[in-house]
Amino acid sequence: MDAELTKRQASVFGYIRETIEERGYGPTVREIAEEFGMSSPNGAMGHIRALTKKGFIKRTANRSRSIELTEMAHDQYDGLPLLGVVAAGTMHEAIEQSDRIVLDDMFAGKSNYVLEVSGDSMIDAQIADGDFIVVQRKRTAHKGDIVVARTSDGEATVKYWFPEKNRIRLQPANKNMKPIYSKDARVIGLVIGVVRNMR
Amino acid sequence: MDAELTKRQASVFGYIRETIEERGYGPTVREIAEEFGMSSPNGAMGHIRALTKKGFIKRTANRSRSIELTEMAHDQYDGLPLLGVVAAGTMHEAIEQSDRIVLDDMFAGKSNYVLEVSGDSMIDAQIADGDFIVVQRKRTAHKGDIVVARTSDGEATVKYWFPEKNRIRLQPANKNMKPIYSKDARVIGLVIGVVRNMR
DNA sequence: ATCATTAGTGGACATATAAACACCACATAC
DNA sequence: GTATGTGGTGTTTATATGTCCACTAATGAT
Repeated sequence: MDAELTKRQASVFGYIRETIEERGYGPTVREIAEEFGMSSPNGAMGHIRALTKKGFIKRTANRSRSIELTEMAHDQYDGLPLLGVVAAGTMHEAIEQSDRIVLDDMFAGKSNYVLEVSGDSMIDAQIADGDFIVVQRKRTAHKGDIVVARTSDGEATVKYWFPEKNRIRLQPANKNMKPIYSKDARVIGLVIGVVRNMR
Repeated sequence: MDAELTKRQASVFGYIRETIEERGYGPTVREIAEEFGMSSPNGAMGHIRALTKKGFIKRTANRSRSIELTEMAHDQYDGLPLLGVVAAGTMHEAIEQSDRIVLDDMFAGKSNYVLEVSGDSMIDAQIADGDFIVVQRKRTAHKGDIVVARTSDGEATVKYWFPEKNRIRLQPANKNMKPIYSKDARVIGLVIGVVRNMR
């Protein structure tokens, strides 16, 4: 399956990949042939067969532009390379070329959404002003979860969720701030991720 | 441009979008017609013309399966919805349906990569153990940048970058830790993002 | 020496697919 | 009531596209 590609096959695969990415739909057999200066579509067909056999592309017979990249092929080119763990050992031993991270997949979820954080109330939980939090819609939470909650006055806020006897304690992660106590605070969602753009 | 779609047109557009996403390549005019029980391809053609005129899709004449989603259409469906700013005002006034965030685009860059952080040395910069940092390859940095650096002994680490007279000070963001001084520390890359998965 | 693999040319053929034209029913605006 | 747009049917034509056959050539392995 995981056979290596020849140089020529790798170029053809690259062209297919780029075409799909840049144009939104893949090439025809003839387009591939033309791109590589072949005078017959059968030249390209050979490569298509090889790439299919080696598991890089999938295809439906007799159907135009039906080339798809397989998951295996996708995994090798999508997202950002995960090179290793830092601050514990040398980079050299940490480097593993194989793994890749697709951030959008990481937080995939049909009804998830993103909020921009304003203020420093969760700074000790490593959530800073300007950070984006990924929220999963949910109406319940466990003690100690970081949630987006709405208090009685309609305010929405990010805090630790601590139910107490007759009230809810919304605990900031900031020594200089005091908890908010509320009788009818409600969970809007659970914070499942944090993203910070420092550029 | 931004004309509203009729219900019928919206379903057709949805079918086109799903087909491209799930199958990797788009439908033909006939496939659209068949999907909606039309007995003639021209029924679908009408919708294709309408969607094109309204700016939802692009297409190349005489070319099979050449439907692409326009950027406008993409923006409406890609990524996670950015619902607003939290902890400053009510959610209600903050909600803006329009914006969307595509995390992978946020850190797009040909040679960027990701490292997993081990340890708490940057905790006061809101970078925690287990976080992923997005790194941009770079051999220089400004004073105070957060960088991935390699010291003389080959160790790679994340720290603040402070060049001094005859040495480099690699400053942790942790009161309990002392800076590392090194004469030949080198910048490997600049930290341009942080991602935390709390699931 | 011979065989398998890779990488083609050249041509023929079938069919998948788009496009054009004519025409209809039914809304809604004005 | 007359235009305008939606949402179709049905048919025809042209071409874009996939597939297959026969044959050539170079390369490396057995």
